[in-house]
Amino acid sequence: MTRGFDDIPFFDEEPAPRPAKPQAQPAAASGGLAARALAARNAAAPKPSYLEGLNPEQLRAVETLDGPVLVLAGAGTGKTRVLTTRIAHILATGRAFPSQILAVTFTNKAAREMRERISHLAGAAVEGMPWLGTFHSIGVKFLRRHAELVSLKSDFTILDTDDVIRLLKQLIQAEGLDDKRWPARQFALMIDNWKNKGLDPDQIPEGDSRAFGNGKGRQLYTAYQNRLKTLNACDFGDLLLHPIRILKNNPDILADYRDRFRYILVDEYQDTNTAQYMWLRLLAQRPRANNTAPSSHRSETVNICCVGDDDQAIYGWRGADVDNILRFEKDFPGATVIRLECNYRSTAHILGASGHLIAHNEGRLGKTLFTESHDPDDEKVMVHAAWDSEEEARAIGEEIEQLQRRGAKLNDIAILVRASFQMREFEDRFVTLGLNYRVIGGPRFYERLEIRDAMAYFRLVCQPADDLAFERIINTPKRGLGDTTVRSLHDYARSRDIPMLAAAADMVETEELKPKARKSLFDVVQNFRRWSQLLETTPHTELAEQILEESGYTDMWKADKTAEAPGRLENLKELIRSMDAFESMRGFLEHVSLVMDAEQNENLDAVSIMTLHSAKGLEFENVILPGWEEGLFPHQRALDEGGRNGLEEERRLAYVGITRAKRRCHIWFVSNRRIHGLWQSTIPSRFLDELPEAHVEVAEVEQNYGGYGRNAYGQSRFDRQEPFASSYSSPGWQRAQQNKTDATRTNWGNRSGLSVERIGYGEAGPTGRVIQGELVAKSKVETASAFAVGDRVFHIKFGNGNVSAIEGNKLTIDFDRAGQKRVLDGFVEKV
DNA sequence: ACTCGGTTGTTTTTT
DNA sequence: ACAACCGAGT
Repeated sequence: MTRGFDDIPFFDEEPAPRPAKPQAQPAAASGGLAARALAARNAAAPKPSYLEGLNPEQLRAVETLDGPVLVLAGAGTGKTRVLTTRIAHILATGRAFPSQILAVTFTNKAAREMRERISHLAGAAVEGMPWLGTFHSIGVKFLRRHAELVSLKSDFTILDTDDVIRLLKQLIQAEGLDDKRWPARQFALMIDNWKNKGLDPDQIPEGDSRAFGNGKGRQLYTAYQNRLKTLNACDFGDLLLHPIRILKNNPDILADYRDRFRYILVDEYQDTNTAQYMWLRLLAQRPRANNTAPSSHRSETVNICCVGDDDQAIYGWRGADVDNILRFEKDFPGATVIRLECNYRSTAHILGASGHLIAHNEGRLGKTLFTESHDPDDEKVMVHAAWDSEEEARAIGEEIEQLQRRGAKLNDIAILVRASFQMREFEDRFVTLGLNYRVIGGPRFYERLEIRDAMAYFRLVCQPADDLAFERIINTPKRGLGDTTVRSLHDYARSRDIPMLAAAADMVETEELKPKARKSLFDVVQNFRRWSQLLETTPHTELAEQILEESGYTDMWKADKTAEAPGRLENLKELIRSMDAFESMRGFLEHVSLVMDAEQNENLDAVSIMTLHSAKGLEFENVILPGWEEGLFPHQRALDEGGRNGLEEERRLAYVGITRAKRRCHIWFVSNRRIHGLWQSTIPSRFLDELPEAHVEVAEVEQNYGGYGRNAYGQSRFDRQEPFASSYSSPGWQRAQQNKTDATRTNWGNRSGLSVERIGYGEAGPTGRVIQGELVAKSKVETASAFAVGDRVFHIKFGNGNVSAIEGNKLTIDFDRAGQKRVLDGFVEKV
């Protein structure tokens, strides 16, 4: 029964003779100009049509097939085009079979797009590109093939984060640790970080080990790995680490794959983490020409081509190591480095603004993008100020409606935010305006409760040893199989080293359980037995439906009278529908564990709202970037935890944001934002200050926004409509600028009447100094509040009100106009 | 087994 | 401010 997965074509199932001499290859179409001789092409032969329209650098990146190549592709310079054309070129010139090209991307979306574009260029040949995919999907394919070398069976289960956390929680409890003090969630992150670095339990730093679970970090990690093995399961990290282990420990297999992959291509190389890097190195590295080296691959060139942009490295926080791209030439001596600097996306102003901003980063390879289009009508990058986030949303809503009136499509407009909580305000506003919008990257279809439950049923049917699935659904719907029953099943299973479903099958034969539980469990066991048999005979969509019906799962939701129940049933139907596209239930499960996305309705004309992170790789005519305030962007936590690198990554994020725009880019910042429920006064992002005046314009402040704002506007630094450079000249701003190299984070409340400017920067770290005494956060020091209950106070946003409660420096105030709010005492004054 | 109330943590996200 | 999660109590 572990036979499955025939649907996955392994490379060695193809005839795939290895092309000994490029010229001898079957792709006869391009025979004459094949290979080696660029000169030949220059001499006479016409360019193949797929090479038309490439600029000289792009052409070089496509045609430099021998040896290591690093393509530094700035934003909008045709990176994907180069990558896909290069593959088409390799295929068309017959240098390799599709199965001999390894092409890795980070996301399924990128892989899908690449596959489409190649087939467009090169015809159906790509159907046989089995090694084009994400790091993880390629890892799975490899691992299914060689599972036994790491003590797995080839039908292993892939656990998602949720499963992992539940598993870890069990292990933490089993160690006798308090799972509140040592949250499984946190440990899952630690494991993830270790795996990103390619570390086995015995390789993790001692300090890391000590940092969790009373020094049991390593022990728990080991226990976790063992548990995965008995569950015949992998987490996402293992999909890379196991292949690395296999390649390291089995020179014959390594040699085989090194031989196999004539050409390696890597997309978004700046995002690779250490484990991915190790994996690539194993496959790409050749022993130095060396007589003792055995087989044929002795001194071959490594045809690896990595494409990336160090300025767009924004995933350091999840283990990506920019150094990988910065180090490329050292790793692969003799590498050809090609810069793509001609931008086909954005106006000169957008490039000028983003280029100047990113130039503030150190430690970059350095590119200067240029464009050939210089339309005098091009708008500069605009900077807008708003009083608070509410007004920001309102004004942006108006801006969008105006664009729409001028004929823009909503699909061409995107709002890119730093943090997802910012999205809500826009959604609220757009709902009242009746403006279509779509949120990209919200909660995913496959992460929904009902979908995961249903998937657990399917998993257990396909893989009876999947204990995590078992525990998830054994009492869902409620069957009277509570904690006690599960615990005894668990003990029974563990003591005999058998799966829990098998334990259940045993135990219903005994007298151990209470009659009620026993009967209930008996039914469950019977059901699963039956479903497993039907797996071979019944069409999988039908079976899936049957499972959800017979288990009582759909009934459970039908009986549920809460508002979301109908939606959940709808989702379940959708789940079954989507199974149709797959050959088998197993194939479907594999798809879901790796490709956790459901597509959106592309036909609807709607504004896109998403985070800056998920905007990478996309482009829009009109880009709106709200929330450019210190503390939010750059994010305080990035500064606290990442120091200078953190700041630079934030700056790259800003760069990514601006460069998404083709024609118009509007940046916003507000003076007041509610963070964790408290209104805080904010100062403009330092990134605004880093924009060049020549390409940026500060929008005139619009008067007469509703509400209380008028008076407050008197203090806005944009009020006077001064030229850009002097716009940031308020005392607070200057002080912030002055302090930012030394001061570290302060809390924002103070009693001086001045707003304290936050500030964290430099290497000082969270425990660093605070230079100016008056900036020290006073919230820790319990001084008596200068306010008393009943005081009449004035707040710059809310107007007048009475203090109704005091907690430290937080005041609860009943405002005459704005109702009850909690604010920091630094922002109100007695009247 | 379910509800209630107190506690906690609120950047970014893939696979 | 707020939601999500956990443990205790009915």
